[in-house]
Amino acid sequence: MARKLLENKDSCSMLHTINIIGTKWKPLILYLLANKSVRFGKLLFFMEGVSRKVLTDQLRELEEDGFILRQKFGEVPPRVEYSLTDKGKSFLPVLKQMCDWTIQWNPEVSFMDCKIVLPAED
Amino acid sequence: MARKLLENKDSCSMLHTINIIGTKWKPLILYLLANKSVRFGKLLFFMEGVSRKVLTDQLRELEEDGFILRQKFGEVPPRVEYSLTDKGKSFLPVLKQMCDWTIQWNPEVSFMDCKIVLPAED
DNA sequence: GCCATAAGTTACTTTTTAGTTACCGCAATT
DNA sequence: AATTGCGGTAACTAAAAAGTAACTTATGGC
Repeated sequence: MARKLLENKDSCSMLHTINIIGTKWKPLILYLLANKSVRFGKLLFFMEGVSRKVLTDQLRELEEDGFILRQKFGEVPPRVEYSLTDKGKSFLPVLKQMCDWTIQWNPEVSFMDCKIVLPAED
Repeated sequence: MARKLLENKDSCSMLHTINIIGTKWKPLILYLLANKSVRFGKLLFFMEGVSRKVLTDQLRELEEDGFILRQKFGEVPPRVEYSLTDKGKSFLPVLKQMCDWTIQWNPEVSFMDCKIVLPAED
């Protein structure tokens, strides 16, 4: 349950970033939530290969770190929707740049556009 | 030895990025190589907590993926220097943006500047 | 002849991460 | 009255990642 993080006594920004987002599933979760809120079951469906336990754990940590919002509706059967907070949204340009970079360097993924559409600035 | 990657039959750019760079140590290695070539022993020293075995594995994979160059000098005792390829260098702006984001959102790391200095464009 | 040195490799053990199965709550449907 | 659906949780097991300790290689210095 307790996360094991890299030592970071000098508060290195790179290490901090890795500790907070550098996992297998977290970037993908933020990516899937980029444009809309999504239900738990949908995330489970989209993220082929993840177990509900691991998904739950990752969502809890993202919530704890202020990236996502968990909204529970008082219905039966239960409905829970996850969405990005402002902090979560502010991370999207980073993910976008990562995807852009990947498309540039990997012809085999170039046909697929990055799903992240950044909201227009004002 | 064989890496275990996420399924990605639709060639999703996000998944691809995670598969190629989304690990504990790889971003940090690229970060440490940002401005100069570095010897194996130095990397081991800088990366507190990593074992030589894991460092070797990560370096091999980064080399395999074209991010870094391994230069072996014919000396005894041996000297091996690692440096970024063009592909590796092209990933630096992504890491830079990650660090910038982290500094923005985490006051406790704000005093420390990101070590990555991007080469001037022409 | 023996030791030190740098960058590994190998075989083995430990730790960490992830998956599995069973179960819960509760209203609506059958 | 039993069943379905969703979003979990708990206890347990399996798999993956990482750590450890010993060994290697070849030369120069003592």
